[in-house]
Amino acid sequence: MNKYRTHNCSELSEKEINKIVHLSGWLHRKRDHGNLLFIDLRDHYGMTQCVIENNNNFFKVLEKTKPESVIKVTGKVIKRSDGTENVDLKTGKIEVSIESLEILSNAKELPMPVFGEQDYPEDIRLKYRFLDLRREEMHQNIILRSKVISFIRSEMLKLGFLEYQTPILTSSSPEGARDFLVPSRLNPGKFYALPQAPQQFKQLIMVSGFDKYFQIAPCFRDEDARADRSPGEFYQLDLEMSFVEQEDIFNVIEKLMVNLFEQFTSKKILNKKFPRISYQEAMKNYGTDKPDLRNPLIIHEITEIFNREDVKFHIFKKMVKTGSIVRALITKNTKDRPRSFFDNIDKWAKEQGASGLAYFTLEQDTKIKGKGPVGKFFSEESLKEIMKHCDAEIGDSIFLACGNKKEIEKILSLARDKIAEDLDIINNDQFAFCWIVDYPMYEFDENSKNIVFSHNPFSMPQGKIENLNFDKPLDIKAYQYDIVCNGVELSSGAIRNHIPELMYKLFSVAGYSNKEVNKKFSGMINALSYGAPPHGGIAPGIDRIVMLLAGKENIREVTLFPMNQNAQDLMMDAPSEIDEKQLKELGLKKDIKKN
RNA sequence: GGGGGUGUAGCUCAGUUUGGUUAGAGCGCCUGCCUGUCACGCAGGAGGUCGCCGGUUCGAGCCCGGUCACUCCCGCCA
Repeated sequence: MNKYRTHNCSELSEKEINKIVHLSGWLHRKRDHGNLLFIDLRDHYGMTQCVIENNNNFFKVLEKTKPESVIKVTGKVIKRSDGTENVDLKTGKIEVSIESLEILSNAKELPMPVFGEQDYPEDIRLKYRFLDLRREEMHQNIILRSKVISFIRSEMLKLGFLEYQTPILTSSSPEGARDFLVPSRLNPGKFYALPQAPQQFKQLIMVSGFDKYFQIAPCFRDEDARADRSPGEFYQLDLEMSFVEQEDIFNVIEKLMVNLFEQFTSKKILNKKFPRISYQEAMKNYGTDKPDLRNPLIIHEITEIFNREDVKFHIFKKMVKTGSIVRALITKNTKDRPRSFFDNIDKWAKEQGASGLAYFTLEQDTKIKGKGPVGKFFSEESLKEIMKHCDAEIGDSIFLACGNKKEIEKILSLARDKIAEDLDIINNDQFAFCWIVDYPMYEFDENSKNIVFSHNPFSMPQGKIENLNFDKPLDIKAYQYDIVCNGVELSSGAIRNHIPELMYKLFSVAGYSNKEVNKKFSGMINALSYGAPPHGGIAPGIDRIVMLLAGKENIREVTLFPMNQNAQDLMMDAPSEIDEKQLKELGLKKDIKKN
């Protein structure tokens, strides 16, 4: 028999009454009546109430034992008398009458309590992560994560995929995020990079003839954190398939996501066949390529209105004349909202760095008019035109933004979220998935004034190769797609370019010579030159999926040991200094700028 | 790199608007009482460089300047 326990802390029931049992666990809570002491003993599985009276020699010991100490209890299972059962507890019909106990590990006074549901500062939670993880909610989040990963593995195997592992120490790639670098001792002055994703490797697996690959893959990117983005490392369900078209990937992912979300939540999946929205359409209607489709608000283009003689809104008219555009958001039936509702949104917009949001409400007495600060600038005819164009009715309000396309998209996409939140019109019991498709192959980079790859340089451009117009590279679309759920970008994927000549051509548009391509992507180019299957894939972010399933807004809530926003592990004290000897071995010298 | 928010007891927070005696509450901790609690109860107690540095002032938790930490966002994230 195991020396620590005969049962775990959630197993005992009326079946075991009168049995002598051993339980081990954490002292969750004490209720000391002076001559009678109740404790809740907790382990991974649950909680059991144990009771001890003052005639027992161990009474004084237990009274002195601090919460979160680990103890072993030996005693008899007894039925709780009528009226003293706890229906909220699985083991609430019984309790263990303590006969003896052993302190297995004493706890000091706690920096943060495990008991209760209070919020604690993140730095304390991270430093004492082992305490934080004992708390019910965090514990359940991590269990959920584990189950999700197991489920994904088994579903992928069922779908005919095999899991392959790829190197962690690899080479730095010029495109994409900043790399984490690892110095090579045997090759002084040279560095490995941790993979930002196993992108090239998974393609090489296809070229090696394995057909369907997946991996729960760690990815490393040295970029700044966000609530939904850990600094440093995260996990992707990385997958790749040979002899496929875009729709084949979509079918696999839709099946997987629907099964997964149905398995782990009771919330409704809005469309089991995920809507396909082109990048262009998404930017026009939502101002972003990761729209939250639970949000009914749509952005409308109304620049033309400001060329009318009977519109006197001179600030906007002037801007429109010099090339600015005007787009609008309509909120349904908001005429009775207080002035503060509108002013708050305008104020909020200014805080976001916009010049604010002009607004008015459509009203009608003898004729249609605009009510609100800028309403008077619009004639009845122009208002009718706006209503027709934006699908607006009397009682609706209109928020207007004017500026260049990029600014407008940004502020209205944020405003869309903000206004919907204020109006409380987002249904939190839904998951709204969609595909964003037809991404442009290239974009114009304002900083460098160059044409750069907008997503993945290995993507296959759309259309027949001989028809591609490389003189207008910004018009070339790629078989490149994102999957978005509730406004969270879950992943990007693409059908890959498996034709070396085309790849040289595409890279040359982005300013890479053939020589450079050969040097920087030698593995890939070489592999594609010896018979490569058409292939494609995608890589949904595991952390974000679990975050959605757990209903959390922060990725650290579903990660065992995350780093803080400064990419520090407060528990392990990483990153840390290393000694001179290690530096010397690697041929490195520190040259840190003093603050 | 930039912007916002926060920082007061071990923890959660009030006090800052309008500067003024010894900075409060709840939880936790310590002591005592308590045999049916499950957020046990009751009584008492300890615990504070008000993030840090500087300034204004007769006087600063409160006002000003700087700085640090955490966090959210922008940039960045093919």
